[in-house]
Amino acid sequence: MEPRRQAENIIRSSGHHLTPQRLFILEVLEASDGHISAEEIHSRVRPHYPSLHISTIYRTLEMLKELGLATETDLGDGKLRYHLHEKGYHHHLICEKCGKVEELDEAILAPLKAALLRKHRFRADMRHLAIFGRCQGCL
Amino acid sequence: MEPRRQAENIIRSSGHHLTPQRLFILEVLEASDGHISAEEIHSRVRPHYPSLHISTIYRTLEMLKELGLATETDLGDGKLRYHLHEKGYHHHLICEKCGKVEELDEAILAPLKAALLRKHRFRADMRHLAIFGRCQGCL
DNA sequence: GTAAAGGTTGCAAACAGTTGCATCTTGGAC
DNA sequence: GTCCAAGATGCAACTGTTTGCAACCTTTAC
Repeated sequence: MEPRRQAENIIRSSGHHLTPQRLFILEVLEASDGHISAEEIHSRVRPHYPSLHISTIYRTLEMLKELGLATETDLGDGKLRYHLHEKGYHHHLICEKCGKVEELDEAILAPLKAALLRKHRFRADMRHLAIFGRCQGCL
Repeated sequence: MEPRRQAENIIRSSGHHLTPQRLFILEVLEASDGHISAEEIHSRVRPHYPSLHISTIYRTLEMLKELGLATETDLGDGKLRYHLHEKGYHHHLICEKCGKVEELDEAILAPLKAALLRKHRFRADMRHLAIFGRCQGCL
């Protein structure tokens, strides 16, 4: 089933309003393949909805984060990126030298999550982890 | 030996100038016990050096990061914190609900670092890791 | 349908942090 | 000590993001 429909239900049933602005933002998020910034969302929505303010986008993204529908990632270039995570979580390895971004499967973090829970009784919510360092070519 | 002296030598020998501004900033960083924001550094330096501009503080912190002398941490409250890390690295567990910050020893990350190097040939530089989630009381 | 309650929007202003640039300072060579 | 090149500073302008607030819209109850 369409993930946007799912998202709409979750927004409604959590007591939030389903506004046209939010529908446009969800549409852009769903249509975008990768990670998209607030400003990119804005420029894609503007043709269809010129008065939609960038602060509404930030507030919608904040709400989607809180509902567990979207993930925020800091790729280290000064702006945050967002994506709906219908397709499961993943993480990023970012090379501090050449800027290359590699995707990282969630599984590799499982032992760390388990250790944090066992030793610190802390349930880590690692949906947006960015790990900086040096890639193979820049070691 | 005093860590500030060490830092001064590293700054000099890396081709950077040792300016009074930088000495004041180092002094504040050394005197501060925990994690301090750029604005806090500014207000502590201002009495002694009113013209020292906040952008100089940001640029000094950037240099200290690059030289491996200071660490930047995002504790999730909208401003970045800094500390000299003469005392070894450590990380943070931050509760998304109550905001509690717990320190985390570096050792717990060793298996993850090893796995990243082995499977991705990526040398992770995890000096500033903040892990968000729920603490024991807020599970 | 209408009304009320509460959530949401657009706007402007604020905030943390960064950047371009002219001026000044530091460290090194002499 | 003087001179010079490279680096650093202060300032103002800018970027990305957040926030306070009045006006507005969505939802639920009737």
